[in-house]
Amino acid sequence: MNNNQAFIDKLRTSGLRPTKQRILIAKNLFERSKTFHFTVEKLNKVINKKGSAKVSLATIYNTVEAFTKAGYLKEILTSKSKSYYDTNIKSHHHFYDEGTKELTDIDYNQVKLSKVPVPPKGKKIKNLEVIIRIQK
Amino acid sequence: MNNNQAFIDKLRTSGLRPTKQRILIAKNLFERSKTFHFTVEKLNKVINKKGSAKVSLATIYNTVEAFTKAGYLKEILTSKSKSYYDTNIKSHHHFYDEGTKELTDIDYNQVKLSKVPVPPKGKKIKNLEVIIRIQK
DNA sequence: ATTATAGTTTATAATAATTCTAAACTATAA
DNA sequence: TTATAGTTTAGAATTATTATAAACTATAAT
Ligand SMILES: [Mn+2]
Ligand SMILES: [Mn+2]
Ligand SMILES: [Zn+2]
Ligand SMILES: [Zn+2]
Repeated sequence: MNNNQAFIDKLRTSGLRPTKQRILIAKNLFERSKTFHFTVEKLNKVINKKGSAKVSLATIYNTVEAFTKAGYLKEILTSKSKSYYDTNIKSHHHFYDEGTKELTDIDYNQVKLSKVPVPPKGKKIKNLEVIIRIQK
Repeated sequence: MNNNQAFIDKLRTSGLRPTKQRILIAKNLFERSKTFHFTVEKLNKVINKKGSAKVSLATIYNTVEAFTKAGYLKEILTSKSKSYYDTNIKSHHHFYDEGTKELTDIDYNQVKLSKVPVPPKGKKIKNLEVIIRIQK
């Protein structure tokens, strides 16, 4: 039952030693069948639920940040007050539901940009992902 | 030199009485030749600079919020830590420079979306504006 | 014009997400 | 096995924003 090597590898390549806490965080993030869109608050609740091992909020923040820097998570800027993260690191778009505050993936080729402006001189496009705000 | 009626009207239709402080805020926002992209911190600096009349930060926050609700300002979600606002209330797109943290307008017809996904059942698209992140 | 009242301004406190700190612990290399 | 560099954690600090409440003011009624 110790199939943690993938998580350990992600931690190592993120510059982190594989500790019990970090492996648990990695499991909660990456051992999923579907994309996980989350805030740190939500991840903290998932990890520190009833009876489970406890991981401090500081460690969750630090590990999420390291995974983001290493490219294993993507940050989605959606909300004024909270950071959202995404386990889907491919370039893709999102619906953001203003009512439920939930993100949903839109496949990259579901959006076609037939005209894109040229960036100002000396600047390069780093990222072009569309967030479509929806509501009832 | 008292051509403040436009500001007074904006305040009134935002549900605010035209006070000295609010008129000064409105002047700083709307008496401009070009679009103004700003954070509350920046607006506060502009208004409360050397020797000028003082307006409290709370009043600036409240007035910006009222103008936003009334549709005279638009909020741009760009940054994790600070809210950005825009005096250009037409539907349009932006470059966001990750280095300087400045927004630049992109005219609406400089971006062509030839394919847009259908929103989930029961949901409507509220907004589709593109933010293109740029850097050196 | 005077006054009563509802609305406003302001300093300051509270809140909430995030980051920092430093002491107790632990993975790992020697 | 041990030394050391790295880690975890509770709690403190930070920072943008929002709330509070007392002193002020625009406005409508007299
Ligand atoms: Mn905030
Ligand atoms: Mn923050
Ligand atoms: Zn996604
Ligand atoms: Zn703009």
